[in-house]
This record gives sequence, structure tokens and C-alpha cells, in this order.
Amino acid sequence: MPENKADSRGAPGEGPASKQAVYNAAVRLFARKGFAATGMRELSREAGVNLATVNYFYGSKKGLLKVIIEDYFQDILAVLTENLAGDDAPDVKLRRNIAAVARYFSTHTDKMIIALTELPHDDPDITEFRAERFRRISGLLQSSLGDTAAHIPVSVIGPAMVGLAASRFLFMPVLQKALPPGSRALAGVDYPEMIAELFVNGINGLLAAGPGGKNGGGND
Amino acid sequence: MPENKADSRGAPGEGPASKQAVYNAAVRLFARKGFAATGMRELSREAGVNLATVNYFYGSKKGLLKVIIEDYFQDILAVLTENLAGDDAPDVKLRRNIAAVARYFSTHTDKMIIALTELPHDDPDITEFRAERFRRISGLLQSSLGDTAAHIPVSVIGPAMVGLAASRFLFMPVLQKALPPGSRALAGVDYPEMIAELFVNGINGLLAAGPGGKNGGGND
DNA sequence: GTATAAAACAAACGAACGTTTGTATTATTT
DNA sequence: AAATAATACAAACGTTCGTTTGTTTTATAC
Repeated sequence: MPENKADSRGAPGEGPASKQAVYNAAVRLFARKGFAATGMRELSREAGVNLATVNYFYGSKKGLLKVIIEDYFQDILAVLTENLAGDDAPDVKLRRNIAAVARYFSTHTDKMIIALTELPHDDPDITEFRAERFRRISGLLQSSLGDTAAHIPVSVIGPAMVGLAASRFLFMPVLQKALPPGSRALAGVDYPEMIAELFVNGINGLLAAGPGGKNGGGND
Repeated sequence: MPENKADSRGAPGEGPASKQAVYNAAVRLFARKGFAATGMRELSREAGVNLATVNYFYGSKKGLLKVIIEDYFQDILAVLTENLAGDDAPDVKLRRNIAAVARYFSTHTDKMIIALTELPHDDPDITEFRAERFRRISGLLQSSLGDTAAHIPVSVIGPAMVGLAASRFLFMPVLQKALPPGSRALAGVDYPEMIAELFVNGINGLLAAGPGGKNGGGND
């Protein structure tokens, strides 16, 4: 009769194979069907483990979701930390950063979808550390983009960046169904570079138009 | 013993008060808690009607979701149709349009959140007409933005636009919790105008950089 | 080799789920 | 006034939910 293991993290590369299988199956299913619509039995079946194994490793279904979202934020924070460092000009860093975020989304689409589509999930546990992470991210942007962030709030830049980078992957199922197969629109486009260029051009345009305009500046 | 009323639309302003109450409660709850996490009993309680009333008017829980999403797409299509019409230059129309979309999101946030966060919801019924609507929207963009759309696929512009316009409202709960209350970042910013400017500047920058670049043009 | 802990499992728990049935009540029509 | 349709409701349907319990198997430590 083992004690509760709910506190152990379950990120990939840690713990026994079963634990990772549960994690991987959860990421896949939560992204495709949503957290609430995914049952524990389906999840354990997909992972090839016994039903009780899920709660044995993650304490509860909600605990599993929490681990995934925490994992996502840790990834994103690492991406931002890496790409916002250095002495380059703010717009260079911004371009590099948003491209990196978009690339991360393209390789970890499921995790991103979970973190994004479960945003309304206003469970106290999750809401709390999500806000905390957001504050750290904001601070990082604030200090790295001093010039830009002085005129456009990072609370605008941040979500805008994420929304822009994520939308294509969020819409992918719809796109694939709506467009004729083999459409040129879905291939041959370096999306990360494209939206990075778009975003930086857009921000620069805003700054040029009026740093003291009706949408006046303000660090949060 | 009445027949099934599942086919009747339930958009606001139609049918008896109870039906609208169900619709309104559903929009509110589905947006805040998600479709799958919202129970029929909670929904009927919130709407102030009997449990069986929901299925009486909408056939099933899924039917209710379908009506809401259909309603959303109809709204969006109306916004696009209105703002993409006329003989103005493509970038003028684009600016006007994205601002209008963002304004719609700010006044109908719940409907937008449902349509966006239930995107993975790959039920055949819903997936089908969602793809159909997306095709109509693509066609509208294609024919209205000839110049621009010739170099940047509308299948990129569309989702990017929506993602950019929606993100702020999607992140709003997190923002409100993460930022100190009374922060200037959440007020005094004309978000629709801001992102419209950003987006058009970004697109123009992309067009100027290289209409025949490595991200070569292509109508879908 | 025996003791201890970790991992995996089958079975069952009460609760909540979406839906259906049958019956009242209220409106509309003839 | 009688007949028909629309609306509203209580009660129950069978199913699935997330979780817990107790036991068995496998690994680690002494």
C-alpha cells in the first residue's frame, strides 16, 4: 500500500516507463479531446497501464493536467530566457524570440493546445501558478525589450505574440479539412520566420506611428 | 408528447424566453468551464428551467453547442462581409476588418472563446460545417484582398488575424490575476485599433520584403 | 534469504452524467 | 367549448465518471 505519489513531477524522462506512458497519452488525448472529455479509462488504455496507475503516479486527473501545464510553462520560460538574452537590439531579440516560440509550438503542438484551450479552466490550483508564470514572463519581456515595452505594454505584446504564433497550429485541423489536399498553403511556408517578421514590422510600425499617441505608453 | 425540436435554431431573439435563457446560460458556462465540464443540471439551474427543457429545445447537449458555434460563424461572416466590401485599397479594408473582428470579440467574448477553445472538438457534425464556413471566409478574404492574398495565403492571414485579435480576451482571466489591480495595461488601450495597425504594418512589411521570396506567393 | 518498498492490478465505490419517459400545464386553433 | 399543439416538469433510465481499497507481483536493501 504505497503512499501518495502525487507530488512527484512527471515530465518526460523521469520515473518508470509507465509513468511516462501515462504522461504521453495524456498530452495526446487532452489536446485532441480536451481535459474534461478525456476519461481515465480511455487514458489508461491508451497508455497501456492499469486504471489505478494514473492516480498512483499523479495523485488525480487534475494533478496530471497540472504537471502538463507546468511543464509547458517551464519550456516556454526556457525558450524566452534563451532568446531574449544578449545585447542585440530589442527588435532583433523580439524577432528571434517569436520565431523560437512559433518553432516550439510546431514541435510541441499538443502541450501548447492544452495550455491554451484550458485557459478558462479556473481551478484555483492551476490559476495560481499560471499567473505566477505569467508575471515572470512579463518581467522578462519588460527588461529585455526596454525600448519597445516602454511604449507598448508587455501585457499586450505577450498575449499577442502567443496568439499569433499559436493560431495556425490551433486551426490546423480545420485547415486540413477545409483546404484541398496538397494545397500549397499548408507547405512551403516558414511560418515561424514569417510571423516573426510580421510581428516585428507591426510593432515597429506602431512605435513609428506615435510613441505618445492615443494609445500612450506604459510599463504595466 | 411533443416531437423532437432539435432542428430549430436557438439564436438570441428567437423562440420563448426559456429557450433564450438556456442559450444564454450555455454561452456563459461553456465559455467559463468548457463544454464537456458543464453539466446539464448546472446548465438548467443557471438558466432557471427544468432539466428536460434543454433537450426539448435543442435536442441534445451537443445540439446546443452546435447552435452556438453556428451562431458565432454567422456573426463573423457578417462582420467580414460588411468590412471587406467596397472599393478601398486592400490594406484599408484589412485594417478596418481586423479592428471590427477584434471589436466583435470584445463584445461577444464568450461566443468566441467557445468557438476557439472547442476547436479540437472533432465531432463530425461540427467539424463539417466549421470547415465549410472556413472555406467561405477564405474565399471572401481571397477576393477582397487580391493584392495581398496573392503573396500571403489567406490560410495564413485568416488564422493569424483571429489569433491576434482573440488572444487578449482569451488571456484576460490570467491578466487580471497576474497584473496588479488598476494596472494601466488593461485600460486605456484601444486594442482593436492597435492590433489592426500592427497587423497591417506587419503584412505590408512582409510584402515589401519579398513578394517572391522564399515564402513565395500562392493562392491556396 | 528475508524484509521493505515500489509498481501494477482487479474490483468496487458513490456520484454525476446525458437522455428518455410520461404527465401536467398553458396557448393556440377550430 | 373542444381539440390540438407547445411548453414545462418530476422521476427515473442505464452508463460512465474519478477515485479508493486491498492484493499481488516485481525490484531493492539488508
